[in-house]
Amino acid sequence: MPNSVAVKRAARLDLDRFLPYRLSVLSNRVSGAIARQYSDRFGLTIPEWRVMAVLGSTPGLSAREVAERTAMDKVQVSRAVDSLMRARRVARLADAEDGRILRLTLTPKGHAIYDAVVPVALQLEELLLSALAPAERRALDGLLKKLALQAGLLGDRVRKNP
Amino acid sequence: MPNSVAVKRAARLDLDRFLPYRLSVLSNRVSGAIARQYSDRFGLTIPEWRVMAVLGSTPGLSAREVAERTAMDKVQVSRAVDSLMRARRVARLADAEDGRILRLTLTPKGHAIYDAVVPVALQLEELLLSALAPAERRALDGLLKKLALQAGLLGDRVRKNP
DNA sequence: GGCAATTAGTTTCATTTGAAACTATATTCG
DNA sequence: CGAATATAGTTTCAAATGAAACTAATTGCC
Repeated sequence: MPNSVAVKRAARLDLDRFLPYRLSVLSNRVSGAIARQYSDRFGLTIPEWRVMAVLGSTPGLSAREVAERTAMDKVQVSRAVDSLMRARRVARLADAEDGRILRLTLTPKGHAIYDAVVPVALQLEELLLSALAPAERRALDGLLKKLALQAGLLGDRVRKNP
Repeated sequence: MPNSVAVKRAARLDLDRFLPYRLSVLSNRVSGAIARQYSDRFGLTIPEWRVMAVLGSTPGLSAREVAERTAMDKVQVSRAVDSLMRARRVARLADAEDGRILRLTLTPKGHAIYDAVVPVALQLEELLLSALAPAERRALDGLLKKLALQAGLLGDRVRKNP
């Protein structure tokens, strides 16, 4: 093979088949549709709703714990809590043991909203999932679990190789 | 049933099992890891990369067509093109037939970057997919197709019921 | 031809976002 | 004890974002 500096054509990249891109478009579409519902019907942003959602099932979390469970950052949580408190949907109380910690709960008003939003959320999810048969739903669940786990590693890997 | 105003407890909502939420967290993690790579290694933002990605496989698109294919909005495309042009990675030329349209292409410099980024992108995707067996990958592909389709309807449905 | 309505793309402006700095409390360790 | 360090949460400031207004060219229609 004389004079061979092989021309390395990049492997073809088709955005429509590129998993990160597909996930992003799908997630944005779904979140967009949901955000519109929450905003139109309940005056809630997605971060606000996420905070309410975790407090609904686990009252008494601190802001940091909320951030942990929702994969939001602490600034986002702080701001969401701020606006929820101004709307009297969330209340907080200093922790008895650690003065830095503020424990968050839904107020009765917040709980009423929570109880109204949950069915809407579940209905939207069901509308999305209605495209899948039960076996497919189970398969999706398993696949997403594996991908979420792997994505965690991926994040670490990237963070550790600067 | 005397005095019965049934207390309707909302169906329980567990964020960790709520599909829209899972998609959002997964997509954000993946996009975050990728964005870091693109930014660190090539000085590209995700919108910039998306524009380059479609132009790499389909040169001569207009900004509107790029927006269509990437699910970005036209403002985002306009800004990404602007910065790519300032970096001499993308060039544009007025369409001969329609004076409003500017046809976009990668410059040689842009193409060189494209050829360097593609393997990195594919490698990241492969790292993510390495958690799945071939049959699982095919299953995922089919499930995402159905969900993407359904999410489209969902968006429409929501838009049409104000 | 020429005026109204569309379409491509950019700019403006107000809002959202995130990184880093900051405040206040808690813990560690010499 | 008390200085150094760590953690919870807030504030600040600069950059990213998106809706709406805007410019410029085109098409439809009388």
